[in-house]
Amino acid sequence: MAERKANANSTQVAKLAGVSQSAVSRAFTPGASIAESTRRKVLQAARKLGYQPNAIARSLSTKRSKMIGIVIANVTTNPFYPEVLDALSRQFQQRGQRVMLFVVTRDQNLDDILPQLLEYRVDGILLTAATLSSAMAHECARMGVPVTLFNRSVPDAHASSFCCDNIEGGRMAARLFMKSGHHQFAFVAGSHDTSTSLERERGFREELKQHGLEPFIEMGKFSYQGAFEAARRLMQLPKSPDAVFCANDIMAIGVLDALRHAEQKKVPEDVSVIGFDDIPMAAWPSYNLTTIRQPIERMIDSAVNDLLDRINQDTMYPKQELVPGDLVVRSSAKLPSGLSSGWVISTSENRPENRNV
Amino acid sequence: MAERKANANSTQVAKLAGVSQSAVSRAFTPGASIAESTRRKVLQAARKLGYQPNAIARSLSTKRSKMIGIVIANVTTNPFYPEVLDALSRQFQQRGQRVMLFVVTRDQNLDDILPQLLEYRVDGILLTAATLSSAMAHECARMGVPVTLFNRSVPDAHASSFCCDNIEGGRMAARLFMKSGHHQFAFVAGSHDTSTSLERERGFREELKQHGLEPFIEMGKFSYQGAFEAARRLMQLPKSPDAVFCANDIMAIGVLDALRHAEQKKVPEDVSVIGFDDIPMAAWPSYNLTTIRQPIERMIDSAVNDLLDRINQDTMYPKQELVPGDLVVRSSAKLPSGLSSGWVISTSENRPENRNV
DNA sequence: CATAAATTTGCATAGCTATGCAAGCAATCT
DNA sequence: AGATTGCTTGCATAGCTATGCAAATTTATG
Repeated sequence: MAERKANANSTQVAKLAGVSQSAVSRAFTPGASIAESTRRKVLQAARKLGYQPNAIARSLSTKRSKMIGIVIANVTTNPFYPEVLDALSRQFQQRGQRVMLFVVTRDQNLDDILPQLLEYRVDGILLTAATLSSAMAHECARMGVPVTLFNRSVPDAHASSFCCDNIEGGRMAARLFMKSGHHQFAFVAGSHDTSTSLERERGFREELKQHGLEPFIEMGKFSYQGAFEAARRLMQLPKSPDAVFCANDIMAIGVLDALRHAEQKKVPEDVSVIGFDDIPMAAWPSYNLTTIRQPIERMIDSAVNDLLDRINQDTMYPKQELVPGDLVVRSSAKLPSGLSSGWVISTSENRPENRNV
Repeated sequence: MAERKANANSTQVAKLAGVSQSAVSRAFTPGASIAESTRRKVLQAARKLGYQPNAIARSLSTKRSKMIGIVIANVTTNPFYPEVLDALSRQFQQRGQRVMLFVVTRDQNLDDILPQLLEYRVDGILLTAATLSSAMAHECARMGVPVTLFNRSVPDAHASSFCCDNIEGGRMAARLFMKSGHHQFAFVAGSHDTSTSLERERGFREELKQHGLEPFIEMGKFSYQGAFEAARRLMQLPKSPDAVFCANDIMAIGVLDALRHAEQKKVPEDVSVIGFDDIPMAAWPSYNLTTIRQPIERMIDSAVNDLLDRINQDTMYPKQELVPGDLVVRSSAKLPSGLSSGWVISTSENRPENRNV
């Protein structure tokens, strides 16, 4: 093991500046009680010694690490999550919090990961595309570390959760399909234990059921490849579907590719496809995917605000928030009369899409 | 500000277990001198109190934070980087290091970011798709914090760097184009200040030059959209190119989409396209992109090993490593006789591609 | 059994900063 | 001038763990 160089510390700076160690600390603490002249002396001495406050020691002393633990899955399989990670990271960064990151696989058990975050006394934890065992939720609560789930709803009341309204999203897809005269419906699921997939399926099913219809279900494993294969299986069916709703965009794209390149189907003439998320690729001319957009920015804002608020005032209760998604109409699904590609349908208003591609 | 709950500490555990605080510390330190019987007593007491060692205090005491700072750009614009982040994060995780993450924009100045990492006394820094000012390199060296660059070469000798052999990659692309009888060549650059783009361009140019040829250059800004537009500009040229090499895959895909959907060109009949990286999408049937594969895993392994080695023995000098890329032959570029789609051409051996899509 | 050797234990302190408190100081007011 | 008020400053300590060292205990050896 190599020796770590001894960096200058506040005492040395104090000596050089001819002040006490406290003064040095105060010079680097915004809002602390210190005369401007003293601060200048300190900063000058600090510069001379290459001194930089030690955040580890500060954390120990203040009992706040200014670190947020982020746990994220699906980073390589679904472009939605890099988007989320990027936004989260920037937001926290901007609010003066550092990010300790854990990338996990979908089925990895978080019970091994969370203790590692708690060990570092992170101020809060944000889980994306991952769920929390109730033992762990309890553990975090006991340590006084607030937890927020992003894109997973949770029965447990120990954590906040921020989600798109998946059920309503599923309904919107079903309504669009029905309005434009489809007959056989299918849902390509992500997995059978993930709230996003289950809820989107549920909304889709329920809306169809009101008209006496029922979809086929195939498993797409939340991946391009899985959905590609699911689409091929669907097309084998005696009454193969002409309307396929997928639990997310990356699977919808897998389905599109399978239909066009492996099944010689035309989209949307033979089969209509709707996805969920509105990842950037959905707007590419190769795909032109009709999809339910998750308003990432708004969701992230809410989630970050909630977490930071709960860090600063532990009187607050966890919150469950449902943000409505928008139906983005492109050309992978047949249009009912009166609708045209490039429109965004939200619960409150319809408007032309304002995006450049 | 809310009060943080006082978690149990080693002294309380010690008292309950009837041992000294040192014993508690040793019970949690692998390899420390402690009797098995004492360790059991301690662990039991710890469990009873819900005690977990405080990594912040440990870091302060040992002067090792067990944290690696990772700085990464282009996470949302290029699927290659989520891939890299995923691999890096897992590797460090597995080697007992936590990751402190900073997501930056390509042109963001790192001189504001690195101090934040140094403040937390990270054990090492890994920069991806980002470059290091020499002032900062110096600063890190002074603090004794090793820095490794991934996918950026660097003139400065203060940092290690791990790169694909971009120049040779550019050459391979040029050779393939020439062998299959193309006449007008173009390069779609990422930016004019990034080693990856510059080196790939240079290899491509040099190889062409040996045959008295010279490529058009267009700027694709390292993005799908930028490359889409670059392709349209290329097709306006009086002698529009029939062979387009792009500084990365995401731009190659932008070019493909522009050619097919905006320019009515057939690929590869009218125009051949080659990319760089071999992101998963490159293998999708919609694209079938011929590309230079960066051997991510091998590069990551080397980079991680180098960084951890330099953390543990500060006698070691930084290392610059160049890993050869492989030409993955698919169908976005015309094939010379004797080559068929699905082959991987490397400097040492040629073999059929072993990937399922 | 006595002695040497090896292991285990506790003591005391280092590592670095933040902060409550009391003392010092200067400015303001009467 | 004397009293009051409001800033600044330094002192002393807390926050939690790791570890060198010497003492104590156990184990091995002759």
